[in-house]
Amino acid sequence: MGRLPRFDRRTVLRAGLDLADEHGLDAVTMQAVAGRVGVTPMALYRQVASKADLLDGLVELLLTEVAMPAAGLPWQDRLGAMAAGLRQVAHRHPAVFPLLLRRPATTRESLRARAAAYRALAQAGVPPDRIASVERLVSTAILGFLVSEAGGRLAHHPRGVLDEDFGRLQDLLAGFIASESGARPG
Amino acid sequence: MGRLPRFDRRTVLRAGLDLADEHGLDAVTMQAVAGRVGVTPMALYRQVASKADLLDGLVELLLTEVAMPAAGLPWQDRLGAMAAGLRQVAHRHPAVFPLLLRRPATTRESLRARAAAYRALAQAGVPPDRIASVERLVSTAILGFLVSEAGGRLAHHPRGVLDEDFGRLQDLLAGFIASESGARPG
DNA sequence: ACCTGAACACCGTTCAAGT
DNA sequence: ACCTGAACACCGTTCAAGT
Repeated sequence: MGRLPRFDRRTVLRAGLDLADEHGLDAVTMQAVAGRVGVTPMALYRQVASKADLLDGLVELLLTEVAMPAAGLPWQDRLGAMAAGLRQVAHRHPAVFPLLLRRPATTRESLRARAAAYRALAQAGVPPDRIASVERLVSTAILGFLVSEAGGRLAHHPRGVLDEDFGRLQDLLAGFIASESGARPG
Repeated sequence: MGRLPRFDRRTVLRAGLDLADEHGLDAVTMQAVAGRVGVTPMALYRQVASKADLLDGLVELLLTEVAMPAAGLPWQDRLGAMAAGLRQVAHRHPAVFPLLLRRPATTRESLRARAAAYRALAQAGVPPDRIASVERLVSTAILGFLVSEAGGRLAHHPRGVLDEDFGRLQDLLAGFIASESGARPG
């Protein structure tokens, strides 16, 4: 007869994310995650296909935490809110955040975030055939900064300096988006 | 009596880099590196303090490969050459390149590259008290793009698309540097 | 001084067995 | 159907021993 499972995939991912937050990515082992869940390591394989699948799941979990901006706001505020939300997630989960750069941006949650960015860029007046390129450049620059900050490359700088840097980066990108909007050569 | 060592740190790092290039970062194990060098794993510990030290050494090795631009060139060409050189290294060593974002930019080779960027920015007319901030923003955006490209987030796009994106990013950053040069508010 | 052999405490993953 | 126990082939690292 079928028994009810005692835990689901979400429970496994939450346990892994908690471990990463508290003790770093190296602490996310199948044995340690299983210990948190309260089962043997082998039981995890019913919920995750492999360790790599578990790590992919952590990235998805991070993306679900990025707050989506209210639909009625002007596009500047929407993009600003997404950037701020992404930065909060980076600060909350610095060990896992760098993995965002290592996975193709084609997962469910990636697509959701990207679709929201596309809508904001369209509203900003970026021509349809330029939206994808502009989004790649903007998201790449933002992620590059946040991963540098979370991953340690900029960790020796005081917080105020990083706040100001991030503000300047956002200003630069806002100017770029404006320059891609409206009339263009050709 | 003292014997002559049969291999040095550089030999260990080269073996590790070759393994990473051919089979990915996960293939860089102490046993595999030792196998390439032709010794037992334990012999490596005379040249590297730990596995983490070995990985740090790989990052340093990558940075030594970045071609330094000729000193006489205009600043635009110098920064362009550094960006192109960095991208070539990223293409040659995609498995190791993402580690660049995870180490504080304070190692010997990091400082050498940064000093060259500082000189170019000074020549561009960026005020001394703005040079460090401008360099952080520019290097962060470039590294973010290159790690995305090397690490797989953008790997599903054709090469031509990525070439064009990279060109646009460079143009944007050149404009940013120009805007930070010469007269500024205050 | 330099390298090895044996060993330790892990790690991800499999498979057959239990309920 | 779901979980466990035992096992396998690894992994980084130590320590004492060999030359």
